[in-house]
Amino acid sequence: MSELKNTSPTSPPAKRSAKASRQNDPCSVARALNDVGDWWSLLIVRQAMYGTRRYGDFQKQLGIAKNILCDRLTRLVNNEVLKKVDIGEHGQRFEYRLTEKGKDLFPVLVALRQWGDKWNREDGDAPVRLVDRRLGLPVQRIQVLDEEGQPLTVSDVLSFNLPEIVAE
Amino acid sequence: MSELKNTSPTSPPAKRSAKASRQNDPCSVARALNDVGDWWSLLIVRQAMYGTRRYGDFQKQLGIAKNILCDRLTRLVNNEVLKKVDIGEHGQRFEYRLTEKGKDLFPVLVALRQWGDKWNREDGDAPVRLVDRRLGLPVQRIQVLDEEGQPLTVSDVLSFNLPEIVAE
DNA sequence: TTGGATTGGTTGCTTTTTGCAACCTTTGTT
DNA sequence: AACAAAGGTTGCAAAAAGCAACCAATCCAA
Repeated sequence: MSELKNTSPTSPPAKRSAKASRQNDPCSVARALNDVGDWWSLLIVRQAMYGTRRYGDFQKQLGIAKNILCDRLTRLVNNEVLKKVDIGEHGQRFEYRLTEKGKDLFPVLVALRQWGDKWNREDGDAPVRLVDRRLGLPVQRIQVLDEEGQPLTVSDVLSFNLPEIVAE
Repeated sequence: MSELKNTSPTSPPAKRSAKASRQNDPCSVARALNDVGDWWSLLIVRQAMYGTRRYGDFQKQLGIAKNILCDRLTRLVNNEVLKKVDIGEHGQRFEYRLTEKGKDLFPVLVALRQWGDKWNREDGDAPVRLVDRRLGLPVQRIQVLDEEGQPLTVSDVLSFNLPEIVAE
């Protein structure tokens, strides 16, 4: 009953933009960016991880234009990062919740956050410490690990200085 | 997440471009996205990790417009993700190389790649397997770990369904 | 050493995407 | 019933992206 009735007819002329054209990019990084590769989408996901669920709250907390928010929420729902749930008592009133796919972006957000904390720290700012509930201790630094659990750098895995060994 | 409160209008009555106005965002995710939060920037970094260094190669491999490439490379250099090195013999001829800061985006790219592989796999496609050189074995799935090494989900750390319990 | 191809851009112009404000319809409240 | 709030939509102006043409320096081959 609470259908997304307005998706087709009312959405803008539905262009084939660069974003659409990457839909089938063979590289999964490109396909991931197709889902969440713009500024607002990832911030919306971040906000959803903080507990925000309502349109109006996203709008106020992010300071995003309403039409852009609409567009991004719809896109995130279409990409199954969020689901739109009708929580109305006698009609419709919506919530946008993270799906499993959306929750699974957690390591991406943590990696980005840690990178920002390390390289773009504002002078006075202490980095926000993510603390897990069970132990009450900060989470570990996120890393790429080999089979034996040793941390790996890009040079250990990719050919960033050996152009002839290209992974793709 | 202490910035829950002050993420109210993240953009004040924006006079400058959105990007400039996020420079001093208190959230490190936003600041990270300010450096690499657009489509092309992250793909350029990905390509650099594969070994690409030259303007023309980026252009051909990514199919990006030349003026946009110019702009992004300059921005990445300004943000110290890449460095521009003159490798000319009798004049100038440039290479764009990852800085330490740029190489340190490796976990972000791996997290994105694994997410894309898990959730957006094209039917026939096997995911690209990142293999470390030393062991010749695939890297582990990237995860957020607690102090004891146990994997954590977003619900273990953030308050995505308990808005009142906001992590400090 | 000359002439053509390559590299690394810049310039103008057109198309898309954003941001902003105003407006509109459906709920929820009193 | 009257009014406020939620959740959008619409129209318009400004910014960013894409595209093609052009350009100056450098390298390469004869």
